[in-house]
Amino acid sequence: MKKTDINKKQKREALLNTAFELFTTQGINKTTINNIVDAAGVAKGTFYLYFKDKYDIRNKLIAHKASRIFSVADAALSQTGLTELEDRIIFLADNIIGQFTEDKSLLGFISKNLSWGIFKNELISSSENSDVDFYNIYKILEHSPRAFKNPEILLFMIVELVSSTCYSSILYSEPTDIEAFKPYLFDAIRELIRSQEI
Amino acid sequence: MKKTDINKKQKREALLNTAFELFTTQGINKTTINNIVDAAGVAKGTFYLYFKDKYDIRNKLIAHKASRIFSVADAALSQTGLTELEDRIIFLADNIIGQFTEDKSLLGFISKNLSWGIFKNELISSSENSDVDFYNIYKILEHSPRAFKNPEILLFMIVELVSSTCYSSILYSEPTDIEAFKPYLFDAIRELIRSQEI
Amino acid sequence: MKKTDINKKQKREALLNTAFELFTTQGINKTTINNIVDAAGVAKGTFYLYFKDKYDIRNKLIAHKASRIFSVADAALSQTGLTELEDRIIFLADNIIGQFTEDKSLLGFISKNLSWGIFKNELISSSENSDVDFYNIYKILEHSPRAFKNPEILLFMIVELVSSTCYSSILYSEPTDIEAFKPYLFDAIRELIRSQEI
Amino acid sequence: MKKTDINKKQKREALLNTAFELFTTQGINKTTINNIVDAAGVAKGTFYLYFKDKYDIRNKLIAHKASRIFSVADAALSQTGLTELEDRIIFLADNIIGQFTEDKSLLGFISKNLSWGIFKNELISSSENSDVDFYNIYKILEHSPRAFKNPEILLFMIVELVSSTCYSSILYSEPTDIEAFKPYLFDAIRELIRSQEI
DNA sequence: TATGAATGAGGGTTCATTCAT
DNA sequence: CATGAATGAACCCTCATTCAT
Repeated sequence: MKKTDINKKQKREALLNTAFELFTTQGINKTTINNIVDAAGVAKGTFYLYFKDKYDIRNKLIAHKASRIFSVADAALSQTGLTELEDRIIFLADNIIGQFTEDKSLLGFISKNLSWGIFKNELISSSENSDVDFYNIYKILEHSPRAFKNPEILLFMIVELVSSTCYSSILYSEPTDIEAFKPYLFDAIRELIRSQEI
Repeated sequence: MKKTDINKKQKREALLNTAFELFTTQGINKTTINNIVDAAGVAKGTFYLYFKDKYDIRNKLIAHKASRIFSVADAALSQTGLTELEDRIIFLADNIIGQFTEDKSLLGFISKNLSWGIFKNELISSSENSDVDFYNIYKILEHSPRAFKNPEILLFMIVELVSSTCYSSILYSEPTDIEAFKPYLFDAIRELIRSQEI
Repeated sequence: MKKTDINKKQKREALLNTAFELFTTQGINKTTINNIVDAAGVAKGTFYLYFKDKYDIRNKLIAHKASRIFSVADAALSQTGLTELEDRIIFLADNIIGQFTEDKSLLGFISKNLSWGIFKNELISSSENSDVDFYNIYKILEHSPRAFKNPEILLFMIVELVSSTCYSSILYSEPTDIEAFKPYLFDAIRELIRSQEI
Repeated sequence: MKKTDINKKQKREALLNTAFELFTTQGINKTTINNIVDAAGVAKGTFYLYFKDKYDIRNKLIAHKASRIFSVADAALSQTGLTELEDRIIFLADNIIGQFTEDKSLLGFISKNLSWGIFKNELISSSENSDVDFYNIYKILEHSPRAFKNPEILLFMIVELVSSTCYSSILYSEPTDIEAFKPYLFDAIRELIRSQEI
C-alpha cells in the first residue's frame, strides 16, 4: 500500500472515531461537522471527501459497530463447546448484553437502531461483506436438528425482545438492573423458542 | 368559559395538530417552527406563548397521543366480557396494534418512544392525570387470581416485545406483515405469561 | 383626588420604581418592557398609557432622581451656617458624593448622564418645575460677594470634575477609593475657584 | 505574507471601518450586525469569523482608536522643544482636543469611554502592546524634576476634567464652544498641577 | 488530495407594539 | 382605564457546503 493510501485510511479512521466519540457523548443532533473535523484534526473540506454528510457517517458507524458486536459474540461462542440450541442462543445474548454493559455509550448510540432492519440488511449482505457475522447466527437456527414453524420470525422476536428490554434495563435500570433482569429474560427466551417448535 | 379562553384553546389545538401532521410526515428534525406556524396560520411569536420550543411540543404530543391509545384500548376491553387474564392482555395488544395499523404515521411518531420510560411515568402519574388509563392495564395483572414472579417485569417484557416487533412489522412488513405476524406474537405472549407464573 | 386618580398615580409610581430597580440591576439594554410590567404587576398595555417607550421612562427617571439629589444636598446646606463660598460648594459636593456612595446603583444609572446637559436643562426649567433646586446652587455663585471671570464656566468645570472623577472612584476605587480621594478633590476645587476669580 | 492572509486582513479592516462608521452615525444600539455586513459587503457569517459579537468589535475599536489618539499626540509633542511640565501636558491636551474637534464622531464614540478605566488598563498593558503610548504620557509626570503629592491622582483629575468638559463643549458648545473654553480649561489645569505640588 | 475562508439561507427566539375585549 | 393575547419584523447566530488555492 502506498504512503498516501495509508494516510487516507488514517484520515477516514480519525473521522470515524471522532464522530463516534462525539455522537455518543453529545448526541447526533448537537454534533456538528465542525466539531468532528476540529477534534479529528483535519480540514473541513476533507470531511466531504470521505462522507456525504453527517447521516452518512452515522450509518457507516452503526453498521460497523453492530457487526463488530456480533462478530465478537460469535467468536466467543465458537470457543465454547455448546451444542444445545437454546444454550447457544442464550450465550450469544448474554455476550452481547455484556458488551453493551461494558460500553453503555455504544448501546445509547446504536440503541434501537440495532433492530430488524439493519439486522436483516447485514444478514443479506453478509456474503459480500467480510465484516459481518450475522449469517453465522442465522445458521444456528436453520441448521439445528430441531424444527421451527418459522425460524426467521423466531429470531426476529428474540432479537427485538433482547435489544428493546436491555436498552431500558442497562441504561436506566428500568424496571430493574440488568443482572436482576437477565434470569427473567433468559427464561422468556427459552419459552419463546419452545413455543415456536413444531 | 370566556371567548378569549376558547380562542386560546383553539390556537393551542391548531399548533398541536399542525405539529403532529408535520412531525409525522417529514420528521421532527426537518420540521421547523416556521413550518408549524405557517401551516397553523398563526404568527411565529404565538408559538412561544404556548410552547417552550420544538421539543416541548413534541413531548406534549407524545404523552397526549400515547395516553389516548391506551384509553381507547381500555374502553374497548370493558365492552367485552373477557375475564381470562391472557385473553384480556391479548385483546389490549390486538386493539393497540389495530390502532397503529390504522394510523401508521402515529406509530412512526411515538414509535419506540412508547417504551417503558413513558409507560412507567404515565403509570405513576395516572392518579393525578385523568387523561391516562395505563393504570387500569397494570391492575389487570396485579388483581388477577394467578400469581407471577414479578408482574412488573412481565408487563415490561410484553410491552417491549409488542411495541418493538410491531414497529418493524407494521411499518416495513419485516420480517412479515402484521396480520401474518400476529399469531406468532400472541402465542409468544401467552408463553411469556405462563413462563412467569409461579 | 378621586379614587381612580389615586390608582393611576400608583400604577405610574409602580412602573417608575420597578423600571429603576431593573435598570440599575441589569442595565437598560437588557431590561425589557415585559420585565418592567411583570415586576410592576400591571398589564403590558398599561405601560403605554403612561410612557412612550423604554427611553421615555428612563429620561423621566434620570431627571427625577437627579433633581432629588440636588434637592437633598441643598436642604442640608441650608441647615448649616456656612457663608464662605468655597465652603458652601464643597459642602454640596461632599453631600452629593455621600448620597452616591450610599446608593451606588443610583450612581451607575445616572452616571455620566448627570453632566452639563441635564444640569443646564434643569437649571433653565427650574422656575416652572417645583421639583428642582439647581437654581439655588447657581445663585450661590452669582450672589457671592466675590467676582468670577465666568461663573457658569466655573460651575461647569466643577460639576464635570466632581461627577467624572467620583464615578470612577466610588464604583471602581480607581485610582483610589472615594475617602482617600476626597482631600485631593476638595483641594482641586478650591484651587479651581480661586483660579477663576478676578 | 500569503495572498489569503492579505485578503483576511482586508476583510477584518473593512468590517472595523464599516462598524465604526455605523456606530458613530447611528449609535451602537441601533446598529445591527446586518447593517455592518451589508455595508462592508461581506456575508453575515464572515463577521463571526473575526469577531465574537457586536460588543467585541466595539471594544476592539475603542482600544484601537483611543491608542491612536495618544500616539498622534505624543508624536507631535516630541516634535516640539517643550521642556516645562505644564507646557507639555497642556500641549498634549490641546492636541487631543484638536483631534476630537476635527473628528467629532470619534469623540461621540469613545466619548466618556476614554476615561480612567481604559486609560489605566492601556497604561498597564503598554509594555506588551506596541500600539499604545499612554506610558510616555505617564512618564512625563513621574520624571519631572518637580514633585507631586500623588502623580497618579493628579493625572486622573486632569484626564477626567479634560475629557468630561470637552465632550460637552465640542459636541454641544455647552456652556460655550471649545475655542472660548480652552483658556479657562488650560488655566484650570495649570492651577490643578500647582495645587498638587509638594 | 487537502485546505479553510467564505458563504448565506434559515434556524430559534425576542419583544415593542397593537387592539379587541 | 386596563388588559394581555396576538403579532411579525428583526434580531443574533449557526453551520452545511462550496471552491479557489
